[in-house]
Amino acid sequence: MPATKHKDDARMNHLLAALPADEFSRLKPELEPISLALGEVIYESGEQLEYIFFPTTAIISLLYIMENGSTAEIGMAGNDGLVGIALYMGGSTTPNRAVVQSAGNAYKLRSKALRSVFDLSGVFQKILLRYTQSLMTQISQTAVCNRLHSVEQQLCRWLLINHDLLQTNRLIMTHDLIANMLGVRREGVSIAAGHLQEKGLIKYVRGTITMLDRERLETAACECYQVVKDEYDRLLGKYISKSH
Amino acid sequence: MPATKHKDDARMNHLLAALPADEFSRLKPELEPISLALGEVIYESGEQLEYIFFPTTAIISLLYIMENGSTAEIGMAGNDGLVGIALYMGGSTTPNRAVVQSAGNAYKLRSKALRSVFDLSGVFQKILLRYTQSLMTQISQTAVCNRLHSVEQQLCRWLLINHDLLQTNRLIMTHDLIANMLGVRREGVSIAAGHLQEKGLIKYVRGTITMLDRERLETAACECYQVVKDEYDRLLGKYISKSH
DNA sequence: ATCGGTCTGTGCGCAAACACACATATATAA
DNA sequence: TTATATATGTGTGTTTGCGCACAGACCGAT
Repeated sequence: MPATKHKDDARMNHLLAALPADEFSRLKPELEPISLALGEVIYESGEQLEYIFFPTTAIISLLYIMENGSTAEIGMAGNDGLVGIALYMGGSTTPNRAVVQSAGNAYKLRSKALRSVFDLSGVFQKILLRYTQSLMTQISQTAVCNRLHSVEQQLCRWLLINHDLLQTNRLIMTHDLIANMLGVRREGVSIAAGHLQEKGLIKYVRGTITMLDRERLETAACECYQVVKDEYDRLLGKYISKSH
Repeated sequence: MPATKHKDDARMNHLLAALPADEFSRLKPELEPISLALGEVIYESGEQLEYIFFPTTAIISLLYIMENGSTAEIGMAGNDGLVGIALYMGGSTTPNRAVVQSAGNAYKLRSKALRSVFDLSGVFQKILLRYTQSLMTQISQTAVCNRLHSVEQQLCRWLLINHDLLQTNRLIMTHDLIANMLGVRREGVSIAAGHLQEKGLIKYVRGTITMLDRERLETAACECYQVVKDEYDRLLGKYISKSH
């Protein structure tokens, strides 16, 4: 995995090219050229980032890796973008792996250099950005979940999220509405809900669902639920009272 | 659709509760209580946002609506979060609908009040945030696409994205690697790729794929490709040279 | 009490994608 | 050149989810 230098123009990256001359010239001495080999891991899930990357010719893939090893791409960045959002959003890491999908070049910028530019004055801004990052995790996990998990698992996850947001076990919601949320057929929800009811995890009648056994709902759900929840706590836990 | 007032404590929203007393008291006079009815549309896809919402008891669902009318949820926000990220990320809108999934209360904050707090000094920060929003669209669309579209459609989309990022028609990539990206089986990719080759859209041999007919690839892809591309242009086009 | 609308259960056939198995073809290195 | 690893083609059987159709159950309004 050679990480050699190169001589691309940093302005081959569209985002860097968009900077006014003065901002770019301030940044330029901090930009280090780097060559990226196919398959090289830019960062690992949960790993502290040291650099943000601006590809010039390389393409980098953002992947989620399931506990069982299967993978799914949630995003891709080339010279149209950058890799390492977590550095300025405040989270420092994400639960994803970034891997070089097409060998090529990039420029990297040390986090310290970035933070001096991205100096947020108030707690409010910090929280907004951290929440945004946590929402990105939620969306990413929805993407992965849609690809790899059954309707029943997704229904469990969806019920758990609702249980977290509502104070009550009782949820006013028809199968049909849930189907619209999950992007599946109403019948599919009815069947999955029927299973969960048989097993005693929930019960429901005509537009009302009652969660009976939260613990077993969690085991019946896929890992996605917990990933999102943990990431929310990691990003915002220090700001939010311990109570939750 | 009544939008009446209420008397919830704004601090029932965890993000508002996280603010230090001085920041919160500055914000407080700007926070307007509002009651949200089930099914109420907070904002429509592409609609300019006027307010950011902090739910206290309501739950709001972020949906993508396909051209054919089918829907899929990409995220959910309750008292753990907020709705209207695009306002401070710089995009003003998103290609999603936000709809009340569980009736309840929220506080809304006018965009003007928010912008005065979220004052970014340089172009660099603006671009970083706008890019982040465009990446969110990409991830969202991946979620939707995973739910609703065939492997073949997704393969087309994936090839088109690569074609945009690479300068060339020639892509060094095995079916197996693509399968890992799309989160499907290798055989599934082989079959889809076989179809596209039969139709003359691509051709491939052992680790190299050549795109032959970009136009027809676009029609064979789902709408997701274009949605993401348009949103990128909308968010960053004004910064990036017209050339692309 | 009755009617009409809504919600849920169920059955059927079908298509997409899966898992597994194995054949064939092609590049790379010994 | 040959051996080996890798890439792709193909077959079988299974599962999941879809589309459609309709039945029964329940609710609210007249």
